[in-house]
Amino acid sequence: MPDPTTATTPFEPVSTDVRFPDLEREVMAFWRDAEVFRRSLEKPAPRGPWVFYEGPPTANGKPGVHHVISRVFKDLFPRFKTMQGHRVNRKGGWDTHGLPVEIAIEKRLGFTNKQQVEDYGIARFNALCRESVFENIQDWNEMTERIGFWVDLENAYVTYDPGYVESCWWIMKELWQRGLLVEDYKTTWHSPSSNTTLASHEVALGYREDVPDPSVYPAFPAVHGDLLTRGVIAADETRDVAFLAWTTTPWTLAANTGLAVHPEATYALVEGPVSKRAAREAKRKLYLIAESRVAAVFDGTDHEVLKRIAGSDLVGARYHPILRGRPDDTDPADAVGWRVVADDFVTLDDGTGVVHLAPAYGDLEVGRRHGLPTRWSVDLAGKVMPEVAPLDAPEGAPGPYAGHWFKDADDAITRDLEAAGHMFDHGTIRHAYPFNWRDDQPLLNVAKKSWYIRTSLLKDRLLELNDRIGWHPDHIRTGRFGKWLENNVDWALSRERYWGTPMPVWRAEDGETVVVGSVAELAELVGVDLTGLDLHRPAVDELTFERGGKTFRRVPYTIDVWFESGAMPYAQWHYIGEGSPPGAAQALADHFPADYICEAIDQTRGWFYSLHALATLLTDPGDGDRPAGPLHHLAGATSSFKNVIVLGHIVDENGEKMSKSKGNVVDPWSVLDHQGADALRWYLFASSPPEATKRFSQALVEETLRDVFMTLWNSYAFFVLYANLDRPELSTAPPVAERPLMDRWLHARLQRLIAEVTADLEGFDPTSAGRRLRDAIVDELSNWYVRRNRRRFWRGMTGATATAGLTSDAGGVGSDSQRVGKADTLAAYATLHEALVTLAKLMAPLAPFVSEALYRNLVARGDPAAPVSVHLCDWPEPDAAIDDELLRDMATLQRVVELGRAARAASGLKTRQPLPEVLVRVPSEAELAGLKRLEDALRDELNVKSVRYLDPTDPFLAYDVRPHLPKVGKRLGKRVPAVRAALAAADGQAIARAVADGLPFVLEVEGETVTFAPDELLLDARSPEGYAAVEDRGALAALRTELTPALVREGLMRDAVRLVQDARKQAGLEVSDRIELGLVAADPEAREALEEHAATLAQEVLATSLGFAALPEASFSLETELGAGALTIALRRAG
RNA sequence: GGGCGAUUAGCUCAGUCGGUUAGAGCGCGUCGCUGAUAACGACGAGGUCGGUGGUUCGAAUCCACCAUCGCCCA
Repeated sequence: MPDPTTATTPFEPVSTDVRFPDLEREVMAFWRDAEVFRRSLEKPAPRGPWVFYEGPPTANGKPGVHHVISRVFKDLFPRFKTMQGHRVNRKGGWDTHGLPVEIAIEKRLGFTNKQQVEDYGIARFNALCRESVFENIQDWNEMTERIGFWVDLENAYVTYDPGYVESCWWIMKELWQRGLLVEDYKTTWHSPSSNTTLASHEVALGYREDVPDPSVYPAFPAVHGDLLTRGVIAADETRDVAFLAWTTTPWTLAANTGLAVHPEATYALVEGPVSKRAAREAKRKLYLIAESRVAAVFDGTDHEVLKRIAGSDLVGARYHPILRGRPDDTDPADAVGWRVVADDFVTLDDGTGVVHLAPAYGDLEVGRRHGLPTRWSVDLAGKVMPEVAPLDAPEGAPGPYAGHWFKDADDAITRDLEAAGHMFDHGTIRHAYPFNWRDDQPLLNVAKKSWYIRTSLLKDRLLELNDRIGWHPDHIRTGRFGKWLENNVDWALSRERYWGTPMPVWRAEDGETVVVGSVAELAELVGVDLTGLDLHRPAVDELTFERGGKTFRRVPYTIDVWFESGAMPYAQWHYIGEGSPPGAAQALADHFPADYICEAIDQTRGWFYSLHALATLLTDPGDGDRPAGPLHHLAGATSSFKNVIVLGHIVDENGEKMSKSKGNVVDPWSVLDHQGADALRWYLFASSPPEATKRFSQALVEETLRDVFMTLWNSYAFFVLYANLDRPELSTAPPVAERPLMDRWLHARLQRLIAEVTADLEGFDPTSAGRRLRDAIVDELSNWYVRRNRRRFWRGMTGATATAGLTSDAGGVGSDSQRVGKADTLAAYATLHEALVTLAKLMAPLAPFVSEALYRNLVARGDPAAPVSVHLCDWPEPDAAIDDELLRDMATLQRVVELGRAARAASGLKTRQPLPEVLVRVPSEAELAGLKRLEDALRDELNVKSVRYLDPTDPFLAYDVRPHLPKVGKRLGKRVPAVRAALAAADGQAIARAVADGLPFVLEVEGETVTFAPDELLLDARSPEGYAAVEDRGALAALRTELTPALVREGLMRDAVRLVQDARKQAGLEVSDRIELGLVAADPEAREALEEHAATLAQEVLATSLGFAALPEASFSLETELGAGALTIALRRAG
């Protein structure tokens, strides 16, 4: 931030001792004061709106680091798109309803079932719920701002707002009018102990392994005639025949109305005992059972397979019930029960391959599919119904099990059936079974009335529209989400709860139903002014109305909270069709569908589905029977989102899920206060792909901080330090095309980077963008460009006359550039400045704080015409033409330098010792030419006096030859091993010459002629004997290591420079301080070296005077070693 | 039990169309370099590419089965 006391320097001084959390708070304050977020929403948007939807979190818990991840991913793309010239409104939202809220309040009140809530009073209960949902809003708001998530929280939508609820009502009515909202039975996990249906995740909570349960084998007596006509038994068969089934729930046997077989399985007619326990008795009986299950079921008995029958041949055969149950009065008249049906769901892994079907208790879908009737055996309180009785019990009287707890009735039922000859075997198994997680009582899988949205009618449309969604990662489309859609079943909507959107369904005693689509409509029906009505229970329950002489009351349900969240594209604007408030219709039109949403993988069947399903229903074009959806006009048939990033979960350092109970939830503040928001964001973006499960580690955030941010910061601080000393007039710098190769290279590199990062982000891949930026900052900007060019920045300080001497010095220390003087310095400053500013812009969406700090100082401070914030800038565009050749040449240089450094290390001669020559071989002419134009840098990096380029005919080198398999592998096929052997044995030099001349090479292999084009062979130069040489895949660098006395003296001089610099540092001098210097060396050769190179030495260490005697009144001195003797360094700051 | 995904160095991750020498960063060791850097460079130790089988001249990569982990469902 600009500081008036330093306003005289071009840039505010930058300390390398930066504290990022502090810096970020300053940036935050700037954003707040200058209203940068608001202004970003007013930034010119030539590319039009780009729509983001906030998936609403709940604010009743404290935010953890797992909330940070989705919020920063949500933040990144709107920033990027804003810079690209889009208008990205970001309306926040809060999810406020639902079971977790209720459960928290129940816990607080010590309740374990719904009756307690009713006794307490729904009004009081819901008031507590309402108060609790924003208990931690302050934490959420602070976290949101601190991590840089720009979102409009002031105008956030809230799911309990009357307007929001009313939109949900409007949607319900639209669905009802189009026949998509129906009431029907549904199989649920019901808790008889608390008389409630449990939500799926509650059921999941209560699963227990190794639960002992009965394992019984009931035998259903077959109708002889039906088997006769199917040829299963002979006409003279007199023995009883029974279908042998298996179940773990004897209490459901009275509800049996069908048996299922697998149509493609083979079944066996087996002769065996009447029961396992009566195996010794003479009486025998015939059974029908899957052939593959015979051995397991009849194990230990005398039995015989008489015949085999296809499962499909049993279909339609009737049998007799073995227990009476209570009939159902809603069964269709044509339902025919107690017959065999065929279904693919039948498994042969356990049981008998004959599945007992009790539609009322878990087999509703199958029963429906095959038109079976319904029988009941146990009520919702878990008590056996009085109608349940053995077949021979007197009609009308309560059965023997009436009123028994269902699990307690199992034994008696089993015993009675065995006595009646309908039970082949019984025992116990251990398996997984769900219990009520609150009271540990077993759950009941039972069909209950429920309201549905008939999504399955639009299954094909759901799939078609899903195909158009840009899923990231892509496999979700056909995998988890696609599979889910393919198995789509109707969406069960009603909940027997309190704190939620009330179902807007009013009903008369005779079943006549009115679905209300707005408050105005309801007011008209009840004839009361409902202004200010709280659209919640119990207020809404109390509203009744009369029509046609009948009284209509609201059904007692609330709506599934997923419906609410899926309604958010419409409800956030309070859109309710024609009666919408002013502006809502336009707001919806401007913000539908979303370009982008982002949530974690668990939302696949949650928010992703509810958003997708509701949009599909509302934009449905309709068909013959069904009118078009009310929102079809907006954008045709569409999902409500075009792109989605699906995040993996974040787990702790040990790979364990974070949970409050384990106490391993990472508090984001510990990271935000130490490493800062940018480092955290960067880590979350770049450390692994978004969909991967992330193992959170503060140590890795720290690594990110050092690796990326410190490196960037130091390059930036370097620039500012010297620019403030030199005051370069950047606007007068030569154009890029006229700058030195190094500058043109960095410029080209940046252009490439712009293109790549843009493509990454447009492809919703922040991970690649982050990694690419990291490499650009660390490898290319800092460790290559700045390191290679820093002398060009020092030059301004050393003065024009000294500069000339420096570059003419043959010692290699200053031979970077042949261009000297002001233009070169200006070019360097301009190039680095451009790089830092471009990087700040490219990083802005990922690391909004530090990029803002850089931009503010490097651009906005000195240019009143520039945007005040990097986030108000336009996204960079790359040059039309990028100098690819230069990029390639520099890459070649870097590769050869790497080899040369390895060779240097192998030589045993330290880098400060100049060497006479490096010998270099690169694989192609093009690379050779490129290397030649960068030879200065090569010599300097390796500290050698000259470069000798080796050509293929040079007898100095031998070659190993390999086939270039990606090019010729397919062609050679099985001959590959023979060709490899032949090439290895061939004359490498000869092949190298042929390749160099562009001639094909012909090889005889196993009597066949194989011809290779020059680019189909790989030549590996072999390291020659007697040289410090290193080669790798075709390139080679070898150092000549003979030293002359002159080279040794030069090396000594460089040692001395290094030692004096060290002394300067120890003396606490500033980089720009001039010194007076005295050097006394004991070793004569060292002394000679210092005197010979005195001018260079003095200039390198900024000495205004250099003497070779003790320096009087030295402020600092130290003794060290140079060459074969002592060196005394004495200095003081020059006046 | 089913579906989806993952498994590569101590840790975090790359690895394109299958191509014969599997890489990077961090950490560790040795050496070097350094007046921008909290750094940097070279070398080294560290790999059964989760396992088994198959296809292929050739498999981290393709196929099958299995194991472990995560998520979703039951």
